[in-house]
Amino acid sequence: MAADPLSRVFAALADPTRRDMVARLAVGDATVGELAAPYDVTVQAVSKHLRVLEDAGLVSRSREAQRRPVHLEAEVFDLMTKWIERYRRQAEERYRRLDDVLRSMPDDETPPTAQGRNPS
Amino acid sequence: MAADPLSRVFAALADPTRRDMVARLAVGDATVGELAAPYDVTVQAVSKHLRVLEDAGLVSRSREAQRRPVHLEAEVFDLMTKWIERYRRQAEERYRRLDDVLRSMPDDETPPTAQGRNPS
DNA sequence: GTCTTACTCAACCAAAGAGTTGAAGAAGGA
DNA sequence: TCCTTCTTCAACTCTTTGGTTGAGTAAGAC
Repeated sequence: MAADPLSRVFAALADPTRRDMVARLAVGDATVGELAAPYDVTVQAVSKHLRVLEDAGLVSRSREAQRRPVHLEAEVFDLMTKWIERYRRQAEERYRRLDDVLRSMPDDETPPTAQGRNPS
Repeated sequence: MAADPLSRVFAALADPTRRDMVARLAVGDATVGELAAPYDVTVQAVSKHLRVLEDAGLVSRSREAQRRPVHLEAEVFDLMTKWIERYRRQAEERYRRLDDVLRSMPDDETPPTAQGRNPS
């Protein structure tokens, strides 16, 4: 997978088990064992999922005796939200402008499609 | 990968090339060839990327002579935004409550961590 | 009709993901 | 000390993904 932070966050949340873990961590911190309990996979698999979430910056882990409590870091959500909102807004803006154009030329054929680049 | 819609959308956007395509489509519709131009991969690879985006409901394709103009369907973003906002808000709510607790017992040790389940 | 353009399908390959089992590390309890 | 608990590491398997090349389809253009 790609190394950039945004790709990591999206990829981390593309798995339903990991999304479920995030949902549960939004309620409160939990240990690896507690997190693993509801799923019918090994605790090692859950540990791997947590590493993916941690690499994405979505969770952090402290130490408390043998336990490693997992904590949700909700700020990373902002990264995604900003990306999504940017292009959603842009697309909506475009529809709005298209409506204006259509309103201004009520009995003509549609104009050629707009063009442009805007990476990342 | 998992079959549920949310997983498909997150997975589709976990690839930087696909995110770039979405960004460009927010500006305006484009054909497969136009979309492929800036990248140093084959047009077939771009066609595959588009299929992933289409399966996720992020784009749609019409027909116009030999061309297949690609159109961004921004509404699917809402699916993600709702999921993200739900748990972000929940996590923030939790911090707020924790602050209240800490304020109400200024010189005690911290209470045991809260617990609970809340899937999907 | 044939030719050219725009795109997709099929088969293949290498790398990454998600799971497994088994062993090892880390820290408290006996 | 040894024992138990909680967690991770290592090695392996299987599937998916992102890319390739080569052939095939669809629809104007000549």
